[in-house]
Amino acid sequence: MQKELPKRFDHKKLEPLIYKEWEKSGYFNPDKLPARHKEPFCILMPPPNANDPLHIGHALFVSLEDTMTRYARMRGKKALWLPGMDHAGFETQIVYEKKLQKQGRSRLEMSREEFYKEVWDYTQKNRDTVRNQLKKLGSSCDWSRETFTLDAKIIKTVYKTFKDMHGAGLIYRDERLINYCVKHQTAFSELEIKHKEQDDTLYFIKYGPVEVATVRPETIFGDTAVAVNPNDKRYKKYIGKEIEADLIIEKRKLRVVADKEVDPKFGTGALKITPAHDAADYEMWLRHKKDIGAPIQTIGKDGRLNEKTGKYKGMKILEAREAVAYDLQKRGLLKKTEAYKHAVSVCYKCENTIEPMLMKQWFVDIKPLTSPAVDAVKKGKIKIMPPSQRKVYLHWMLNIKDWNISRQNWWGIEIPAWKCVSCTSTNENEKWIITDGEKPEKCPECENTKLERDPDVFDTWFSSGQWPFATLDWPKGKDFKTFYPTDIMETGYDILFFWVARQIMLGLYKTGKVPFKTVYLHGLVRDKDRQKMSKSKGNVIDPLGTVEEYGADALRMALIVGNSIGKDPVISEEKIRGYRNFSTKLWNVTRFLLLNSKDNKLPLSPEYDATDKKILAEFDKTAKKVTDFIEKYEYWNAAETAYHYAWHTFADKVLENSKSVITGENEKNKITRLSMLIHVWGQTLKILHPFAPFVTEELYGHLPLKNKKLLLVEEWPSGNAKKNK
RNA sequence: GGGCGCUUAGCUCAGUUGGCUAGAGCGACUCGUUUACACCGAGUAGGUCGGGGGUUCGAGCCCCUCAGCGCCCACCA
Repeated sequence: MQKELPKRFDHKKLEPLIYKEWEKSGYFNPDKLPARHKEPFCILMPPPNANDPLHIGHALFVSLEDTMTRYARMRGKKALWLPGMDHAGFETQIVYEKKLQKQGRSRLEMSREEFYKEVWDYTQKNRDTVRNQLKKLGSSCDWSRETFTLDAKIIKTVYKTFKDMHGAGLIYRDERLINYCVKHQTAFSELEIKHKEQDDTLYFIKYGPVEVATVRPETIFGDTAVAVNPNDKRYKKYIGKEIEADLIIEKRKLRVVADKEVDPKFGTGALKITPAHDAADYEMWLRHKKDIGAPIQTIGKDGRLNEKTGKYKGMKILEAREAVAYDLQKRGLLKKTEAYKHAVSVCYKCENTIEPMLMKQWFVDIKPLTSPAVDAVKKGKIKIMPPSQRKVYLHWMLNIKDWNISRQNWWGIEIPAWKCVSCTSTNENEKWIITDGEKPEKCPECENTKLERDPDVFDTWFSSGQWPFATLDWPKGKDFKTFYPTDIMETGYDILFFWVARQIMLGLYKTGKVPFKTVYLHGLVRDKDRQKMSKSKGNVIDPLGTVEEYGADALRMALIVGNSIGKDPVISEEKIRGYRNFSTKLWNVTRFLLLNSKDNKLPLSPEYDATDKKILAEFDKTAKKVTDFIEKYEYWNAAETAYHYAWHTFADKVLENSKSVITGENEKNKITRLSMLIHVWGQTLKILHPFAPFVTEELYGHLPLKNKKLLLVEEWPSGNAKKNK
């Protein structure tokens, strides 16, 4: 006997109960699914950072990935959506240092161990929060497999990869000019720097017999040469000769070299070379190494001028710039200045100017990894969606640079490399011992036991790049054999290079197989005025607050419908409210059917008439359409089609037109029609379930149907749709 | 400087190999308290598909060109 439904879906009360029921069923775990679920299907959740609650972007990936997973599960797949959380190395360190600062504390007053312990506890607390939030959004992921990026098995895999790649010559240590943020005091890869237009001053300085132009007069103490264009008549006579320049603190002899990269039309056409503090100059130095002096480092990691700068020692960069310019002018060396607008590299996090710094770091020799990664995409082993991003990926791969994986942070996976103090006599002949993570007892060559661990940690993306095979227990785990390669990598296009590309390269390198077959890249969530959401603009939509007010289904529908791939999704409260109304509609349709069927014996063996058959056929057509859209990854169209059918076809037309039959005198017709309607409605709830799981599950539970299961594992009404390929 | 993309109703967007009287949601307007639902129903208005040119029997969809917008990449001091 069905109880009469209230007028509305009480999402606050019911959603948690429904989620509990799903969890109790065990079906989130592919190993516990009924026997019909055979063919494996797997999505790895992009692990949210365990340093902050979820934001709307997370809700977007949950909506998409949960939809994908639920569809696959209903379709009879052995579906695994593996959840994870990210320690998020550098990001978390910044977050936690800010917290410390608010408490009047600082990392620098703590030992590395104390700091690590505190951040560990902090991330574990956040993991609980994030896990609960993911549940509130309806995530049907297998919690028994939840993985943290610092779990022992992940670290073990990362160490092994590092050691193997080092052994294969794919990882090397070298001193190079790297991107260094003076504020965060760490190196970055190319991807963590941005370019920003900036207004600067171009200083024209008398430089012995010539004149040079620079925006950074404070670096003159590190000058080792002058470069001119080989075809520049003005300077031809100096090429190969030495000139003497007044560098304030000393007079220095500098070789003039010819390099075609020098633009004779820019500035004076003569360029001072400061290889230790300018990327272009460094490249120039590499080309003329044998002719010109070695780089002279004159700025320290603290962003202040060092002992090689005489009286300027201790000054900050900008301070020194003014002081040097002033002194140059006093000596009559500053000829003129010009306003100059150009792009400078800045830290992606704090937007401070990146200071190029000569440092020894671990690098991945990336080129050998790119050709398999390019082939996999070109040959269709990996399909990247939208197609425009495929082009971006291929283009990036062509212009890729060696990857600096060393970071001067405390929070992260420590690099398993030890330096033998006795074998290492100079900066040039460092002797490193790489292990699986354990500290080596002694140096294998000199047997000395005095070993120093590299204090650096890995770039977080080096470890997350190994996520697919690490989480699935490569090489021998059961999950690896069952679920690798995974089916879909669903994530934001903003981490195409950071994460997706690296997963492809490292996955192919380690396992010989692609880590996933399809890449689905969603956009950045915008507000209704197409603005990026940010706390300072005050236009953020808090996903959990929205779930409280309108229900998870409403939020999920709003994030999926109308948001085609390749465009930044737009969401607004009005839109969410609209889909909350949709939940109510579904609720009331069910209510109406139940009110009318409570005194009738249902279902009957159906003898459908022409009208019934037409209704059934129309549903089949809809189900087929929805299925085809999903198979083409067009979730926005699939959801809209199902939505439109439920509301504007089934409720507005089918149900309205059936009222006369239902209230009519003919008992048999009445019962036939009702059982048909209830059947079709049950099917409708099925095609809506991946998008709006909670309300559909609840309502399905109330329908008087035979052999019902949880909607979660009901069979997808495929219509005549094409089978997934 | 290089690359990618966008421009369709007031707003946000669909429109996949060229064949439609160009659609949806929200918004606007007009009616409407009928055995579910006002978080509702019935209906109406609203578009020279950014401009120009071309291919074609036929173009929102293909080609050329112009304009505007956005994103990514990038060592010219």
